[in-house]
Amino acid sequence: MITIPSQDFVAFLNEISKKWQDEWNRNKLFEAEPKEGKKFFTTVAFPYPNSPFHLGHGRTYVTGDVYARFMRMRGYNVLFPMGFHFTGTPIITMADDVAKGDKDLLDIFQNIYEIPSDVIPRLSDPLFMANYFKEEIKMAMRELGLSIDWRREFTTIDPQFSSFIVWQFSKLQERGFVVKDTHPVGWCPVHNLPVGMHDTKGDVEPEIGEYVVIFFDTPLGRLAAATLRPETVFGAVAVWVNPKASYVIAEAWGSKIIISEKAADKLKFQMDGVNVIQRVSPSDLQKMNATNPVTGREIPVLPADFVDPNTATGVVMSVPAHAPFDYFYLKRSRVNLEIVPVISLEGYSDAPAKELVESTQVKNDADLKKLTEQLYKSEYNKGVMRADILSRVRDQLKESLSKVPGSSVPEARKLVTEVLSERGMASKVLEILNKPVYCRCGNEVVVKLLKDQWFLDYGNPEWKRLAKKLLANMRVVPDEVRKDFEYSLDWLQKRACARTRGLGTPLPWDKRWIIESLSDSTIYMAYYTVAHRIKALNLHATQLSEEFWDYVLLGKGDPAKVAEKSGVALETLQDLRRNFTFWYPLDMRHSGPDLIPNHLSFFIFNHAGIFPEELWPKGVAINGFILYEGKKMSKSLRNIIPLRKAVKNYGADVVRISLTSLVDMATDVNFTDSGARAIAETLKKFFDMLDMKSGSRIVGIPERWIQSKLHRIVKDSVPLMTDMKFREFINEILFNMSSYVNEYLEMVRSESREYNPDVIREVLEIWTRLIAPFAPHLAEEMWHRLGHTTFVSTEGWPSHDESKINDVLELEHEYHKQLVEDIRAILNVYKGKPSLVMIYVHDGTLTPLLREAVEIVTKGGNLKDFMSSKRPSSKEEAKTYQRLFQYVTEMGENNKRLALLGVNELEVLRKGVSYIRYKLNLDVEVEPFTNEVKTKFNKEALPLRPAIIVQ
RNA sequence: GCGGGGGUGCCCGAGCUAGGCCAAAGGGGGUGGACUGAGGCUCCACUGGAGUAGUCCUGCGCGGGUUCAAAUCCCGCCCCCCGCACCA
Repeated sequence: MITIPSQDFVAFLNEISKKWQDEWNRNKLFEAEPKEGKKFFTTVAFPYPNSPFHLGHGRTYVTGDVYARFMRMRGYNVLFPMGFHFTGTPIITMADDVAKGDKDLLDIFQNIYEIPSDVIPRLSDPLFMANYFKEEIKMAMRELGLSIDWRREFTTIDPQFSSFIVWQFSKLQERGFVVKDTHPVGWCPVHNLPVGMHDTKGDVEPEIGEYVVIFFDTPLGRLAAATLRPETVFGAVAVWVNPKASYVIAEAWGSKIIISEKAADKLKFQMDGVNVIQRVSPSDLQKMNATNPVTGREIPVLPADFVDPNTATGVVMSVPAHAPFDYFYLKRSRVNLEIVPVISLEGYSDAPAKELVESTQVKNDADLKKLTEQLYKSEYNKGVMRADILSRVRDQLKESLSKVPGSSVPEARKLVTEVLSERGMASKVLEILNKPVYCRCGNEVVVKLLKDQWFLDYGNPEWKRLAKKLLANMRVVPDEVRKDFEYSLDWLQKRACARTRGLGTPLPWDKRWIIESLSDSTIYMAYYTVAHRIKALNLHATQLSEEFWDYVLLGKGDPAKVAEKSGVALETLQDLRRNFTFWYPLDMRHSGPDLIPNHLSFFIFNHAGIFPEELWPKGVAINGFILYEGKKMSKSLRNIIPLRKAVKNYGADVVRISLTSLVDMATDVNFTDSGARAIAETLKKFFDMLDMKSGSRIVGIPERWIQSKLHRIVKDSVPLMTDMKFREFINEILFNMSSYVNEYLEMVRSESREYNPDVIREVLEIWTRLIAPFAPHLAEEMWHRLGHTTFVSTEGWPSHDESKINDVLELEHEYHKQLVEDIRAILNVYKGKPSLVMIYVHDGTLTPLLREAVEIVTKGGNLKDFMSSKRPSSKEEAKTYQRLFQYVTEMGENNKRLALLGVNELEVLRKGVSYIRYKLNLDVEVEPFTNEVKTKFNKEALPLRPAIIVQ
C-alpha cells in the first residue's frame, strides 16, 4: 500500500510537481519548432513586472495553458511563449516609492510577498525591480506548470525588440495611421509632466471635462462665465462673482476678458497669449451691469460665496429658474430679479429650482448640491425647451436659435454652444471634473493642452473598417464578449501613443517621445516566432533594420540584398521568414476582460493595419477575475495571496483547477480554502485508486455500466474542451466520475463480490489523460505509476469506444435508482418497522399504448392528437387513455426513453433487485401486479411505475 | 449619462438563447449514521414546509401578463457589478 495520508497529499503534490517540471524541462518537452502537421500558436498577455504575481494573475495564464496542453494532446504542434513588458511608467513610479520609503508599499513587499529585506532597498532601481520581479514571476509560472517555450523569452526594452517596434511604427506611419494633434492631459505645474492615475495621491484618475464659457460684456471687459449648462443662458438674469476672490482683466480669446486670477493662471496651460493686464476687485465688478449676449439685456453682477474662483473661470451666470443655488442665494441677498423659465419639465411648475428650494428644508450648500443634481438629471433627460424663450432673444440671433424651442436639453445645449461659439460669444475651457486631484508631489493637478502630441488614429475610417473585418472573422470565447469588442472598436478615436517619460522605445522620427506601453504591445506575438533565433544567433539590433523586418514579417524585398546590407546570413533570413510564416497567424490569445477596451482592441487594430488578412489573429479568449474567500483582493483588505504561496499551500494542480474550472469562463471565480481542499480530496481519491489492483475479473452489469459512463464522458470531452467549457468538463471528470466510481463499487458490493481491477485500470488510463491539461503533475505521476514511460503531457487525447456506450444499461440503472428514491420517500413517512418491500410490476399490456403516447408527447403533440389517433370506442376507454396521457406528460425523460425502448419491465426490475435490496438494507420482492393485489392494497400500477407495498 | 453583465435554495454557483424531465446540477457548510483504537480520512442518508405511502403546498429580486404549463417568454419597477481613454 502506498496510501498517502491526506494532510501529506499537498506535500506529495509539491514534490511530484517539482520532479515533473524538471523532467519536462530536461526533455525540452515544450520547445516547439516548425514541423509537418497542424500547428497551434497561443499566447497570454505578457506580465508587467512591477510586483510578484498574486492569485488573481494566475487564472488567465492557467486557462491559456490548459488549452495549450489540450491542443497538444489533440495532436497539434503547440507554441506557447512568454515575454515581459517593461515599457511605461508604473515600474518607475513604484521604484520611486520604494526610494521614498512609502510605508504601505514596503509593508506589502515585506509582509505579503515576503521579499527578503536585503532585496527591498535595491528595488528603488527601476531596472533592478523589473528584472527581480521578472524572475519572481517566471518562478511562479514554472511552479504552476505552464508549458511555456522559455527559449523565446524577451523584454520590451531589449534593443532587438525595440528594432521591431521601430519597424511597427514605420508601417503605421506609412499607412497614415499616426497623426499629430493637441490633447488635454492632467498636468502637474511643478513637475511639468503629465499626470496619470499612477502619479496622483490616492491613485485617482484626473477626469477632464469641458465648460462652456459665455461672454457677458461690461464696460471693463467681457465677463467670462463658465457653465455646464449653456442652454439656460436665456434665463441668466445676473452674473455671480466671489466677493473674496481676486479677479483680473486679461487678454485671452482675442479680447479683454474678466476672470479670476487663479483661472487666468490655469488658462495659460490651455492656450497661448494669455496676458494679465490688471487686477480688478470684485466690488468694482459689482458696480457694473453686464449684457446677456443672447437676450441683449442688461443684468447685474452680484456677489456669491459659493462661486469657486479656482474652478473654470471663477465667474458664473445666474439662472434662478433652473439652478437651486442661484435661486437660493438671490432670495437670501434680497435681490428681486425676474425669474425666467427656460425649460419645461413635467411634474414641475415654471421654475423648478424655486419650487424645489421652497418645498425643501435647505440648510447648507450640500443640500443645494443634492437638489442641483436631482434637477439637472431630470431636466437633461426629460426637459423640453420652452417656446417663449425665443421672444427674449435679440433680433440678430432669433433666426439661428429658432430651432431651440421644443428641442430636448442635450440638443439645445449643442445648438446654443454652436451658435454662440461661431459668433465669438462663447468658447470653452477645460477643467478637472473630480477636482481637487493632487500630484504625488502635493500640487494640484491642472489641465494642460499638449501640442504636437503623437496619436494613433484609431478613428481613421479605413483602419476601423479593417479592424471590424478582423473581429468579424475572429473566434471570441465566450461569445458574449463579442459585443464589448464591437463597442470598443467603434468607440476608439485618436489615442496618444507616446509619452515624455518611462521605459520603452523612442519614437523613430521624434526621439523626444517614448512609445507608450499600450502601443508597443500590440503585435509582439510576431516577435516570439523568431525571438529565440535572434538570441541564439546573437543578432545585433543595428542589423535588424526596417528592410530586415519587412522581409521576415511581410516577405517584402530581396532577401539577398537584405542579407548583404544587414550582415545577416541569407539562410538565416530565410529561416526566420519560415519560422514566422509557419507560426503566424496567432491562433488564440488569452486575457482578462479589463484588456478588451484597450490592449485587445489595439491588438486587433494593429494587426489589421499592418499585416495582410491571412495573418490576422484567429481567436481571443476572455476569462473573469478572481475573488478570494468571496472578496476582491486588495491592498486595503490585505487579502492579497501571492501565487507562489498558494501553490505551496495547495499544490499547483489544485490551484490550477480552482482558478480555471469552478465557474464558467466569463464569471469571476471565488477561490476558497474549502473549495481548494475539496479538489485536493477528489484528486487524491483517483490517485488512491492506483492501489485497487486485486479483485474479481467478472465483467457484469456494474462493469459494463461504468464503462458506458466512462466512454460517454470521453465522447463528450472534445466538444467541451474545444469550447473551453472547463467548468462542465471538470464537473464531469472530477466530481461526477468520482461518484460514478463510488456507484460502481456499490453495485459490485450489492452483488456480494469484488470490483474488477481491469476496469479500474481502464478508468485510470483514460482519466489520467483527461485530467492532464488541468492537473499535469499528478497526471504525469499516475501515468508513470501505471507503467508508462512516455509523458502524458504529449500523449494523445483518449478516444472513446462507441460499443461500450450502452444507453439501455444506463437507463435501467437510473430506473433502479428512481425506485430506490420512491421507496425511500415512502419509508420516510412510514410509521413502524418495515420488514419487506413488495414491488408489483404492471403486466405490460399498456406498454404499446404508452409508447404511442410518449411518441406524441415527444413530438410536442397534445391530448387531442393522441385521442384522434386512438379513437376510443367507449367512455371507459377514453378515460383510460386520458389518464395514461396525463401520466406521460408528467413522466421523466429517463422513463420516456425506456418506454420508447419497450423493455420488459419485470425483467429489468429483477436485474436490479439485489442493488435495491443493498441500497435499502431491506428484503425486497418483485411480483407481477394482479387484481388481487389491487383489491388487497388498494394500489395501482402503471408501466414503469410499479406499485410499492411496504410491510 | 453611455455601453455591457447580473440578481436562483444556509453560502458559492449551474440552469434560463430552444417554456414541461426543476424543490431546481455540482461544490461548500450543517445534521444523523457507517467504518475505525481514534479521526480533522472515506462512505451512506437527510438538509423549504406538511404528510402513516412514492404526494401536496410554497418557491428562483419586486409587481403584472402570455400559456394547459414559466427560474425560463413579454411589460413595468427596484437593486448590484464592470468599462468609459492616453493608464498598465
